Amino acid sequence: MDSIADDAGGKRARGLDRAFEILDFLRQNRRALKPNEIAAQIGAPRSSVYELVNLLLRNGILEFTGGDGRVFLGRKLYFLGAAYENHFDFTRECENALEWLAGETRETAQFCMLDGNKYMVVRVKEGARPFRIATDVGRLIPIPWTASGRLLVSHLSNEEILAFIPKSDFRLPNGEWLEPQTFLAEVRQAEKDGFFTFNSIVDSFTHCFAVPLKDESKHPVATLCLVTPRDDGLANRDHYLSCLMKAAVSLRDATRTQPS
Amino acid sequence: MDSIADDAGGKRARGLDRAFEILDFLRQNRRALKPNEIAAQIGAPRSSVYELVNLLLRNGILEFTGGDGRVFLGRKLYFLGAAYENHFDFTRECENALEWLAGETRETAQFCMLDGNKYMVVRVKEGARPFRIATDVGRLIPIPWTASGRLLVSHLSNEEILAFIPKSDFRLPNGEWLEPQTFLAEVRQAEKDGFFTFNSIVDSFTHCFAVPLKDESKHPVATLCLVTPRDDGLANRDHYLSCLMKAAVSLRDATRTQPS
DNA sequence: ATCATATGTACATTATAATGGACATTGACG
DNA sequence: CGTCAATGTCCATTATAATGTACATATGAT
Repeated sequence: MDSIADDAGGKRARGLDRAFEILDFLRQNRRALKPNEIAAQIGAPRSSVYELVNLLLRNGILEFTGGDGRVFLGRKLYFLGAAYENHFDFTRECENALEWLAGETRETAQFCMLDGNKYMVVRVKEGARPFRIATDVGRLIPIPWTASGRLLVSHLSNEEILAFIPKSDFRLPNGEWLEPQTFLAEVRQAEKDGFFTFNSIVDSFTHCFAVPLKDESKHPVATLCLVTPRDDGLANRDHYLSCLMKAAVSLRDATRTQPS
Repeated sequence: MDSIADDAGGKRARGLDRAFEILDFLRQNRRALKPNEIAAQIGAPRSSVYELVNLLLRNGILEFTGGDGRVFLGRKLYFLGAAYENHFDFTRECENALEWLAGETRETAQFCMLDGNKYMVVRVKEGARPFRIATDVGRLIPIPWTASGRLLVSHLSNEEILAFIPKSDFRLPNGEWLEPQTFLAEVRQAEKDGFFTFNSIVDSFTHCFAVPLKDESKHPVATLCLVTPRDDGLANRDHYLSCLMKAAVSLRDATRTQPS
């Protein structure tokens, strides 16, 4: 009942929450929208959305773009994001690690994190294969659908995990139901191993590898992954895993917060 | 009386404005701060700041970091900024242009924009000189202090410019007073020429070159600049200018919004 | 010990922000 | 033409958010 937003029943929503709901909605749609569309799709009062959008426009958080009064995320957000990136300076090292991984394995390498209670690919370096496996940076995916998901919640207790992940996210895209207990067992195993690999459950031809990146308090904050064709993944399993481990170690220091 | 925030007299500030004031303040300080410090330094009621900070923490807009209850910009902002960057996909091209400029001239090349009513270096590529001229990415500088400043306000009328730029920004760092009329004349000349160059008025040893990048409605949205030692700048003036022009043309398409 | 300062929490008050309409405009479509 | 849906603006109402204040605790100086 926290993280994103809770559209409970009859209470008024707070402006700030609504505002960030709007921003997140635009991010996920990845295109400019009219205030009216936004209001309709997030189920908020039109008058409220218009008011907030105007407020955000005045602050440069949103910008008119695409014509017809459509708005999208604004320059100010880019500046703020850049400041974050600059402070927690993992980007350069991360890019290097992905580069090295993709070069070493010729597979698609990814840097992934949680966004709220969803999994998200933050950065990707495509492999050098003729048929590359594409992934969408920034798209939100249910945690149980991914190998990384097993690692990214491993600091939570079983109860916390079940409370954290929406029940419906255990329904796989093919309609099958992933038993939460199965998922929890895999989380615990992954936590013990320090990695997780499996034949992807969202398609029939990929194998996924993931290793965690932990912060100073040993909480997983991100993962490095490889997405490979199944046969390659199985054939090179040991090599790929050791590559991931090596990359993770090289990133360990970079992901840390530098105090003061 | 818009853009950033107006700490007028006795009215209550709006939460959203206050919130983004906090975010901007953190960005400019470039380090984690305690809510108490923030409140003191931006002149806001402590109780309000605590409330907002907690709200922002819950949304991932702010994060605890640095210990002692200090907070800094959060991961969510990075995601939002990345979405902006991805949508207005100028970054890759921009990086290329700066790379090329720095290589061609061996001088420091910059990509600059306005942030509210201040000038800001967004990206920089240091030149290959033994003594490089350093600049701070993200620091806010009064518009009249910079060559780019002449270009970035050129779409405004004289009256609008004077209303837009705080009076105190015409006071140069050495204490001298830059006559606004002089500045306006330079703006109009720069607009006509399509570039602006001068011996920097913030130090005694650099020469600056700037050319505008315009959007589809011919408004300048950014500049490309070179910062050079004075003698080099004067000696290579024509070459440097033509490089900048060339780079600007190559970026022209990339900075445009791609509709739908 | 005594005082001052920095820091976080709790709560009542009241200015106001979020909301639900009403209203106006436009364009598509029969 | 009339009708409907989409879009934007305006405004009164009331739930609540922003604030001031008091309180609690640590820390350090005197």
